[in-house]
Amino acid sequence: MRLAELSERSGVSTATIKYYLRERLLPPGRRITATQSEYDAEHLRRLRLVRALIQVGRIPVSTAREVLAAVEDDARDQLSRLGTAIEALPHGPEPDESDPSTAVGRRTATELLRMLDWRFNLEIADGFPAFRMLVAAIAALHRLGYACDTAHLLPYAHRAEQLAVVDLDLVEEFGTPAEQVEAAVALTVLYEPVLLSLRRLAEAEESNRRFGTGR
Amino acid sequence: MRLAELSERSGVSTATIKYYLRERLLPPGRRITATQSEYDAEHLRRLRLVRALIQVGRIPVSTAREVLAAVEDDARDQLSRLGTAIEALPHGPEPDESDPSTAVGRRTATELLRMLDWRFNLEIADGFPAFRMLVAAIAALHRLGYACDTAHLLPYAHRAEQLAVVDLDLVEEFGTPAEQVEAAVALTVLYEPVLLSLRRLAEAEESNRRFGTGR
DNA sequence: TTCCCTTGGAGAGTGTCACTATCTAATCAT
DNA sequence: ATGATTAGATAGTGACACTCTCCAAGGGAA
Repeated sequence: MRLAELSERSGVSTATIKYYLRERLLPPGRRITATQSEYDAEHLRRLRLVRALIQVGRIPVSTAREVLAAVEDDARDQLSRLGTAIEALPHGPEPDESDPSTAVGRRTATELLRMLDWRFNLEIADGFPAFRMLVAAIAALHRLGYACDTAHLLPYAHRAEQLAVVDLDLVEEFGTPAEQVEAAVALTVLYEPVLLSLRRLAEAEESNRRFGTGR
Repeated sequence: MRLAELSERSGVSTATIKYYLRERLLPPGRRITATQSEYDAEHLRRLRLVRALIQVGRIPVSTAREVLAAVEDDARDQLSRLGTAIEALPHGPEPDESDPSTAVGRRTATELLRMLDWRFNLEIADGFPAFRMLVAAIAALHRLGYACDTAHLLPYAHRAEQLAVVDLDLVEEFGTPAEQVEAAVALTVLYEPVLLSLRRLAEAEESNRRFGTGR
């Protein structure tokens, strides 16, 4: 399959495919002549993954490159590759350390992890982008005067725990470690919009139940 | 309080505050003279809300304006204002109707809503941005070959339902309808990063439990 | 009163991002 | 032979969220 067909089958313009090749989101095709390359089903698959991560998962191009590089880093084990890939995911602005609310956020987040009995080394939890994202979000809520302590967070954390079990069960259905790592990344990223949209729909439903006029 | 103090207390540069004033994210101050205005605690509060929505909630400036306008539209009732505000939230790319996976996504999403017995008029569910976001996400998973049917989605939907109950309980603690609407929007947006970060941390924890080497 | 600082307001400029367009020379399909 | 296609490189585009510069008017201290 050549460029035009890859474009045809993926629904991505040739200009964009060339851009992804330049950005090393797609490996180059197999060179046939000085001016043509052959692409295979694996390229098509990869292209669809890249598109899904960027368009549905809203991951920046440069981040997608890092994530995919981590997934394919054969020099490391499954857990390390997955960890690096997830840590490369976007996680919003860093907490503003000059703001006292950030200290509150960090204290609350740390306390939450302790209550959940998660194994993170609490001294190095700050090394996890997802942890800093949590700290920044709690800090923002605190700054606005919305109570956001462990009592409010625990229901969220418990649901997150349950979903993680479901997700990992799904991942384990894949045969090879390579497939498992890719599936874990894809499912982590692509279920995020699923989760957010379901929460918004559920809130609409629940609002309607409580405040609606029956229609 | 004048511009410099508002900037000082919020940690937002005067240039950016002026930009928000131009973009009507902040109401103008009370005019003192031809060249000076007075800002009050309500401006500070609003500025912090705007910052949180934009920086933590990752909402575009133009969207934040729409959301806040809807929240403050006194001509309409609570449910309608909240609905309009939530519908204005960013929801990713529209589903690609030329792709057969989108039809699968729409069918799956519709079936899911039916199973959950949510009250959405199924003919007009497509009018909800959150529904189209769900359709696009399921379609992307389907295109990549990841099974994503109602059996996989139900655990997510049930957790979303439970979280919506928690969220609405929190909202109902606020006294006035105006406060309730603002709280509902703020909590909807600002708990999204909380939920996503907790899910990623829970996945890291669960991965470590299953695949970790003990450390 | 003089001098400098701040302000509101408006417009232009900046840096990032994800493409998108243009161009060239080589090569392929007919 | 000739028109289309390709790899590769460079430049351009439009959206976005600021950020800078300028101006005239006003205020505060010496």
